[in-house]
Amino acid sequence: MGRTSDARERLLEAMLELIWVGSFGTTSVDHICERAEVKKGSFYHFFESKHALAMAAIEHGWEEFRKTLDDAFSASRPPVERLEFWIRHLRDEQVQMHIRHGRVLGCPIHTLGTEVGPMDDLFQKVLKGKLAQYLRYLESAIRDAHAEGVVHAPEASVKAKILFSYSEGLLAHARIWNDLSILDSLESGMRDILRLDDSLVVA
Amino acid sequence: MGRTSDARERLLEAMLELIWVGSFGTTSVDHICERAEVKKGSFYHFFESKHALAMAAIEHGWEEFRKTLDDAFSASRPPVERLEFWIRHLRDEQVQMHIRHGRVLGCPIHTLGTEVGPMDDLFQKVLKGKLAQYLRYLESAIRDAHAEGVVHAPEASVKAKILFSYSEGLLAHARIWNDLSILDSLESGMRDILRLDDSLVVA
DNA sequence: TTTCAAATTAACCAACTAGTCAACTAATCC
DNA sequence: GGATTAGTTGACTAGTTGGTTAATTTGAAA
Repeated sequence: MGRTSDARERLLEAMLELIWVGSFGTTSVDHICERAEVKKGSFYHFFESKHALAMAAIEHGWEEFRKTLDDAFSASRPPVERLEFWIRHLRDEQVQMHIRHGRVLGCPIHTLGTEVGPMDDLFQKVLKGKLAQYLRYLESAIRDAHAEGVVHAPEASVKAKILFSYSEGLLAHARIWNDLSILDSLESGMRDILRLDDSLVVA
Repeated sequence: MGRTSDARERLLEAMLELIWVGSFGTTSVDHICERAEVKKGSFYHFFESKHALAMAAIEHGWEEFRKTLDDAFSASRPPVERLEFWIRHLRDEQVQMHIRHGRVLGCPIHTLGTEVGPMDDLFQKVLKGKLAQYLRYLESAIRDAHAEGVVHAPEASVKAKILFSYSEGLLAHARIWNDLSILDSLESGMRDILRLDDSLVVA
């Protein structure tokens, strides 16, 4: 019944890309439509507003990212290996984005969150939800690592928050500096925070 | 010669406040003028563009912040006390802003940097400069603390970057969550990163 | 008290903003 | 091969954007 179209998907991807590279504020509906090769009327056929598209785009992007998190933090890996895989992926992703856009983009949820989260309750709620989910992956891996005695982290959630803030902060700095090499210290920073290279773990 | 005015200062303060609370993109020249009680013509008498005002406002705000950094990191304090003073000030400042604006605002340089830094070379250059200066305060205190044997940080600049990314990341999360209590862990996180509570320092 | 530069003002502009709508087109199902 | 329904189109608002201008008011210095 009726014809089919992939305009919806094109809009989602264009939106995510434009928010990620630039910002929500500077991304206009016209820009999105141009990039997605969709006329404005079609835009409003699929989404009721620019905000609604942004939310859907974040949801879409998160589902993609969640897959790699599920892979990285698979219980089939030893816990420390999970964290190493994750932190390397973080850097690799930025390298890919740098190739594609000529810029270091950082974390889109973080960027969008600091920009519009505080001013829009629905946005804030969704972004908080994603970040909270994200945090749980780290927490679980750190807890497992502690149980194995590989890492000293009696309060896994506390360590996870430190590691998470650190990684997001460094990603943001790499974006501000537009310099990939800042991310070279990502892994060693994690090792330092988790004290992975300490000769012995002290109580 | 000619009359005097404090409109310039009012514009600087209005701009900083609006950027800090919201974002550069959502802050219009009209809003700035309204808040500063200045007509648009006067705006362009003092500043050649919205960008120029934003730059001047950041410069203005940084000069204020630098004073508190100079106080916090005064050589008259023991190095660890400097860091403690700094991290407590960070939280206190957010508490003040929360009282004034009903929101957790985070670091304005960081917020502005992630939003427009990547798209505007001059912005990027200035913000990078401020962040680099900021980092030097931490680095110097950590180096002094290491020299005193209070902290194990053979590479002070590496530790400083970790601590800085962590603090900026946590501040950003507090903004996204709009929750002051997130900053309760700021000091303990710093102590963990610097290993201030370790019973002994291992080589 | 005159002078003259600095500051103020309101009206103005072209471009852009998010969003609307009625007419139109093309698949899909019967 | 029609009817139905989903998708497309371009022209259209009404409000906002950053920025301009020329006339006017002011106050500090001579």
